[in-house]
Amino acid sequence: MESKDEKIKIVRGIPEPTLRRLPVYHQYLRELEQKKVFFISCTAIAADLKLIPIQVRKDIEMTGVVGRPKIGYSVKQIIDGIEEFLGWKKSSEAFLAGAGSLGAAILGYQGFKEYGLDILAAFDNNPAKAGTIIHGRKVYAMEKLPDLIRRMKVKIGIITVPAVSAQKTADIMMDAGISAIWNFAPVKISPFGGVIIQNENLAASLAVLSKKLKVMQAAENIRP
Amino acid sequence: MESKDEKIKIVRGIPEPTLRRLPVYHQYLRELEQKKVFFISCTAIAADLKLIPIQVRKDIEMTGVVGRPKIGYSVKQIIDGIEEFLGWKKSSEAFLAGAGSLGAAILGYQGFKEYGLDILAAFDNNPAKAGTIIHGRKVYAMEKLPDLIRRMKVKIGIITVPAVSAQKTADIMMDAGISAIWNFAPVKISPFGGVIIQNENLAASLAVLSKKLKVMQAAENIRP
DNA sequence: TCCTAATAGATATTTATTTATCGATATAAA
DNA sequence: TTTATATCGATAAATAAATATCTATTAGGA
Ligand SMILES: NC(=O)c1ccc[n+]([C@@H]2O[C@H](COP(=O)([O-])OP(=O)(O)OC[C@H]3O[C@@H](n4cnc5c(N)ncnc54)[C@H](O)[C@@H]3O)[C@@H](O)[C@H]2O)c1
Ligand SMILES: NC(=O)c1ccc[n+]([C@@H]2O[C@H](COP(=O)([O-])OP(=O)(O)OC[C@H]3O[C@@H](n4cnc5c(N)ncnc54)[C@H](O)[C@@H]3O)[C@@H](O)[C@H]2O)c1
Repeated sequence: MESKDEKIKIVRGIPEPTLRRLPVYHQYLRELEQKKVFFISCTAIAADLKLIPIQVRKDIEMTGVVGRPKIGYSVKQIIDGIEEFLGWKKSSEAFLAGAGSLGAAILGYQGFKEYGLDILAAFDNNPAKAGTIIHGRKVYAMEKLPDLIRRMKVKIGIITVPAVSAQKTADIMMDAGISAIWNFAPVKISPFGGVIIQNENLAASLAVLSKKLKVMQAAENIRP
Repeated sequence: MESKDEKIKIVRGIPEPTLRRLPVYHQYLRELEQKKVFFISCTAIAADLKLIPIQVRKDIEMTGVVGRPKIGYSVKQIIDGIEEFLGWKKSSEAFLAGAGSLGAAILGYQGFKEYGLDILAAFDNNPAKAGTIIHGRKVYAMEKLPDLIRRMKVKIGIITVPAVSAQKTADIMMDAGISAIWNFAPVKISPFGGVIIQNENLAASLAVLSKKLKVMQAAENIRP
């Protein structure tokens, strides 16, 4: 138990803002790599991504990648370092529940594969959807979900069902032994058995945007 | 100019984490309201949303809503307060560029209307899509975007085009006088002319989930 | 070969955010 | 009416994150 707590403490020790910036570096560095850029300084990264060099350096430090004075970092090493650090090297298999419009968009998005997320299949309680194929992935009836999670030892569940069904769907997944849930429904899922819940809340971003816009417009009204 | 800077300073003074939590309270309180609950204490909100009372109280304080000792807050007042505070009272009109699978999901999502976001139409550079209707909204050719932004004085642009076209699309919107851009492509948009950019990065959330999962699995390997 | 400048890495400081403490207030029960 | 207590609101402390400063290293030119 100590080891687990210790490990969890280590995650706590990584600033979540850093974790959220790592994919931004990753995307940017992959573009650089394609342009045959092999070394880069944190100063240059910061300039391109509109961050500050110190922050970039600290973020990279977290992944364990080291650079060389006057040279910078190896682009490939940072990319590998981020993938290793986040666990993107060995891909995790996932099931998606709720093959509606958002579910279909997620199924169709190729980008997640690069992040080690391999969505195997979708599940829906609408009989009309069961048996169909969306972006190359089969849609099964919800009844098959628990058994398939157990048999295939799938660790990640993605929830794109309506808000009212989200907790129920999560319960089914957690009962069947899933380890982590990525929830797109606008409700807070109550976890049990140490399951990791990542709530994705588009309204949160919209709130930030709305407020900034409101303040900007208020300022314009004062001085047009 | 001073007034504008001052206003922007005020936004800076509001913790962004608070802004991101407000929609969570909003959603929760609307559910309460439907259950005919008219008063609620921050202790009760915190218990239900797995937060701590002090944080809830400070967040509510930001909106200017006041409560009464021993009674709590008026549910309706907080809901109104949040909507007023975030500028959700008077809805903002938006255009969406990139009527692909993610664009379609966003067009189909009813929830945004409650947050004062009214997506009027979509735009796509694929001639096959122009003229179609997605979730009740018309899809126009991209060429029509600048003129329509100007004529209808639309203030918000939503970008769901592929990453390579995101900056170009943003430039078109900004040239036409848009005030804020909500960008779903995994690239950082460079703004000009004081345009507000809100980058939505699903990979960021996935990174947090991945790391937690990796650490958990590492812990399990030590003590199964 | 030595000097210069760019750069990473370590340490320190500042700022932002969260959490705790305490006093005031109003309700409801005694 | 009085008293106990749940609650808000203000202030203070602690924690987390961002930023600044200093030091050491090394490529590349003088
Ligand atoms: N579309 C968006 O842009 C968007 C944005 C933010 C949040 N969301 C959230 O994502 C979720 C899905 O949104 P959507 O627009 O795709 O809705 P949708 O109605 O298009 O899709 C929901 C799907 O879930 C299925 N479903 C319903 N109940 C189910 C159950 N109990 N078990 C399994 N499947 C079930 C339905 O058959 C349907 O196919 C909602 O919770 C919504 O609030 C969507
Ligand atoms: N689908 C997801 O779950 C998801 C998740 C994260 C990020 N994204 C990002 O969202 C964006 C869209 O993803 P998608 O899955 O909907 O892709 P998609 O290919 O289904 O849709 C893209 C749409 O944009 C249109 N388009 C292309 N170039 C354009 C241009 N220059 N101007 C106007 N329209 C143009 C295409 O015709 C198409 O309809 C991408 O940048 C993707 O990386 C998607």
